[in-house]
Amino acid sequence: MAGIDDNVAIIGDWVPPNPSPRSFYSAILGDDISSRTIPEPSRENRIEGLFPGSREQMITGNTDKKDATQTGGAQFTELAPFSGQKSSSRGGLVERMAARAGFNAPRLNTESIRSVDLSLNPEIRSPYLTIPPGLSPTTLLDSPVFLSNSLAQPSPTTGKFSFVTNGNSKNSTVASEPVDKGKDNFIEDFNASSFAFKPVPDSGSSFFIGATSKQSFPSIEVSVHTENSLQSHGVEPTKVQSQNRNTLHFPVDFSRSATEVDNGGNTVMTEKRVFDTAGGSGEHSPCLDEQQHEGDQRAIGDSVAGGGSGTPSEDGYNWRKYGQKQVKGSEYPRSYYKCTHPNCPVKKKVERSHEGHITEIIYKGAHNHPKPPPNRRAAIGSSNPLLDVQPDVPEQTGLQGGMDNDPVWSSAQKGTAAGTPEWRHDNVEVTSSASVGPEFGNPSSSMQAQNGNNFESGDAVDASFTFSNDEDEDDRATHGSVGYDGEGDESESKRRKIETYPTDMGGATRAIREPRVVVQTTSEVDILDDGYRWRKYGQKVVKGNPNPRSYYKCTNAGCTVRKHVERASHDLKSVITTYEGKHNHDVPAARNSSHVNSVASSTGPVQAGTAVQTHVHRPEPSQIHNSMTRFERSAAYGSFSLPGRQQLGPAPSFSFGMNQQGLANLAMAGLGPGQPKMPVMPVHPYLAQQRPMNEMGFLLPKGEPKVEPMSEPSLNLSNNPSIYQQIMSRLPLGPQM
DNA sequence: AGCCTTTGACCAGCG
DNA sequence: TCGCTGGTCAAAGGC
Repeated sequence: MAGIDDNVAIIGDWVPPNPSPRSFYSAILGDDISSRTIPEPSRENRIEGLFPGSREQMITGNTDKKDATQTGGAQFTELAPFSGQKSSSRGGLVERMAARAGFNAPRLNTESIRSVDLSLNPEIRSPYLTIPPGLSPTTLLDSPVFLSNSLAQPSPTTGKFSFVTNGNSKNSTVASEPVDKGKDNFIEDFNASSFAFKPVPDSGSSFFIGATSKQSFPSIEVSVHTENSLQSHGVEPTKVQSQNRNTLHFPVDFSRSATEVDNGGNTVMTEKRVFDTAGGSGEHSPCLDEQQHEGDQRAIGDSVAGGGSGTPSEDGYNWRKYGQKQVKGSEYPRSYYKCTHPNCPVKKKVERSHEGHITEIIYKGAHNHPKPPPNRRAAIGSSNPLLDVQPDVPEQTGLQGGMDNDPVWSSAQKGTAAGTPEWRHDNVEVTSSASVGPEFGNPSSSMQAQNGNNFESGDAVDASFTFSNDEDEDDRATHGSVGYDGEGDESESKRRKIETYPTDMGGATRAIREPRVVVQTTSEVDILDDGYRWRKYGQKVVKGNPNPRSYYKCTNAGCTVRKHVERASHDLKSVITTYEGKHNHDVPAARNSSHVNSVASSTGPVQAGTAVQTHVHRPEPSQIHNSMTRFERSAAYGSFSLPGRQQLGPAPSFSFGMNQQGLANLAMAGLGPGQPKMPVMPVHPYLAQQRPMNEMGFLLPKGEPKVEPMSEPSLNLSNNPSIYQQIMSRLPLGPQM
């Protein structure tokens, strides 16, 4: 779930650092909002509106909310209690925000709100005003009317007019009256008028920020729909209840989000933002409409989904567009993005109108990494560090999901639709996706990872955050920062350091540097067909070599390995392949896997000495998986002959794997009796100081461990079941390379 | 040098 | 088997 901080960041580029409605809302929603763990109701509950309790409870809550609405005017004069819980420890976010931004964000009293909730349910200890990731009231308020420099239109958000109670609006609890005041007086106006949270009986988990204008300003009903289909993370239903009871309403329902967990427990988050410019009062002028249109673009495109026309990274992550399609039923083309983080399986689909307005964003998967530091990701344009926190929708799904998550967003869409009947309105739609993933129980892990201004420790820093497999040292380091309570810049700085070390760190830190192995072979075929699947992402002619260099990434979702291949300038038959990265997956099964080690796959790697196979370079994924991370790929596969390719001649017989499994296979399955050819045993780099191959060598980049294939006479590779132990016993401990 | 976007082609699932 | 569709790939070029 994205907090206010995130959303603040979104609009930071165009909002001056002076008191503004944004700050106002930040103050309103405060720390607690951003930090609250979103309860994880069952699917059923979600469908029922995310209220764990009975409908009666919901109704009751609504009634109370109505009461709150009636008295909301005074209640909103201070929100201190709302964020007081955090403030008590080390100062609330508001204070920090104020300190950083150089202004004091007004605080509003939400005590009444909480009181209401408490009265409803003693178990409720906080309002839990929850904002879905990627979409928060702040974001929602990031409409054109919030532009401090263009606050010409009277609106509840601009402060051009104050709020008045709108008793006619079912959802709206805030109305406005034409009091033309400057935005600086917005808070005053706001305080003077009634503004209260009000539940939306039929909105399920949605919460609204409502404000209804009785004048020309179009009714803006901001619906932040949080479809928290979270089921397995110990979320307290009461929190859900309280969360959803806190409803803000604004006259235009321009936001809605939903999250769905697919059958596999994965999360697909979708968020639809409906800019109901046609609804509400229906009195909006074209001018305003236009303004809002622009606002939509910013609020959604830039902030939530990061779907800027060119850079979908506004959500704090870096994305690579890998496709675009005109989808049937969609007016606009759909773009496909992948998170560029090496280990991150997250993808997103963005539908963007011809004008560049994002109409829909659907996230798939969960980021298994912290949000890249601001200096490494496309900035939104904000120079205010306070604003450099952005909604992070996918992270909501938690880090634990990691690569195991394989959400199917198609199901998500369906699920979302099912769970959020209102997720699509008849009105003009500007939708974006945001989601609350199954990991919502520990949202802090993601939020803190992404945000230095994060969410208090009370947000349940996910101490248990781990990866199922042994990640790279660097990953560990990076991930280690996930749970940190980004109290200060120091931590942020540390995190940035960690994340940038691969390029500029050396010395001791080199031990955790991504391994880089240069391989030269005279056979392009073999080196290219190393068993792994690669995606070419670029090609360049590098200086000193007229032959183009091709860049490849391992297509495995969790694989960090990249390589570039180029022909040696002096010998066109020689292909120099440079691998960079590590060991987190098996060699994928060959598409034409007739030669794949079926024996090993069926019997497992422990069939050492008994499994006889003739092709060992493509072990089945079912075999050892990510179990020996200390083994570098060079050690894992190093080189060995490929019997199936002997016809190519002895020289090129080579397969280069990225994990240790190759070693296991080589030793256990691939070299059984009957193996026609004695393979060259892959060796760990630190052992590789022996006989290089004749026509294939490992070129060692300067200062990097040399990796050379070798034939180890002392190792009986053919059928010694203990070969693995032999090798392992000779491997140095600790980080490799 | 590395990564990105663009865009047509390809692939798999489905009816 | 075919066509449709959504998703992905990958060459080429740009930043």
